[in-house]
Amino acid sequence: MIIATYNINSIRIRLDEIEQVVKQANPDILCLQETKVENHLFPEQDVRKLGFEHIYFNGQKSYNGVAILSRMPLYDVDSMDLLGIDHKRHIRAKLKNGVEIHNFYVPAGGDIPDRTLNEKFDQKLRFCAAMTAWAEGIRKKGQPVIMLGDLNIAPLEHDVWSHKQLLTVVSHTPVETEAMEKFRRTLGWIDTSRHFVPHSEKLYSWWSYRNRDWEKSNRGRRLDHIWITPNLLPSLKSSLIMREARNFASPSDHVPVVTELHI
DNA sequence: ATGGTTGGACCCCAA
Repeated sequence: MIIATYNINSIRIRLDEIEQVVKQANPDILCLQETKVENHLFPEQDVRKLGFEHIYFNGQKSYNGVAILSRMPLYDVDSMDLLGIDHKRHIRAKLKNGVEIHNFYVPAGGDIPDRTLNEKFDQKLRFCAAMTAWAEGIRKKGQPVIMLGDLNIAPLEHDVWSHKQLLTVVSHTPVETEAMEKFRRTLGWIDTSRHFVPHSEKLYSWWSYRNRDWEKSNRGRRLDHIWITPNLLPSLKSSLIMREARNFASPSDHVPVVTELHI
């Protein structure tokens, strides 16, 4: 089974790019973030034409929004409101074999990395704490889970173009990377991208729009992740980051992360 | 040190 995550920054203007991803990576399940559309306006028929018969979405107007597109039937579709402020940042579904898929869009957190000065940064840290509490429940049940999405945190030194320069930049501050590591340790999540790439090697999934030449400057960050519970490790076959998607005609600032599991 | 771009809504906000 091939599963992918892709922050598309508006689904309605990114349908051609999604089609390209489907042709190139052939995912059985494609999880999206930042769909930026209310449920009644979701382009369900267009997505169906790409080969996904099972389509679930949790959206709102203008901001946020997540979706799961699947070739195979899914069960127990639901969502969590981790902040209690009705942001559409999570959707989950279960495969026939019982494996749960959780698709998250973690708050970006604004510009100032201080929770007392910046409400959005406080929301980001509260969201991470809620994810950690959720993971504790998963650990107790021993449930196999694929957790993926735009986590908006680049956890490792070489997940950013300059560790030193980004230590004070939201997405790579110590308070964020420590919160993420606490979440990871809660049940020993396996970071599938890093499983196949040494920690000493630069690896990104996002490049800002605010660069003349993203490829030349290469000031990237790894914000998009596919993590699995340890009980799924024997089924992990490969993982890749679709860097070429950043050169699409009308690209998202994120590119897809794709993982293959024999389940 | 600063500003750079994109998307969606509205005449600005979030990323």
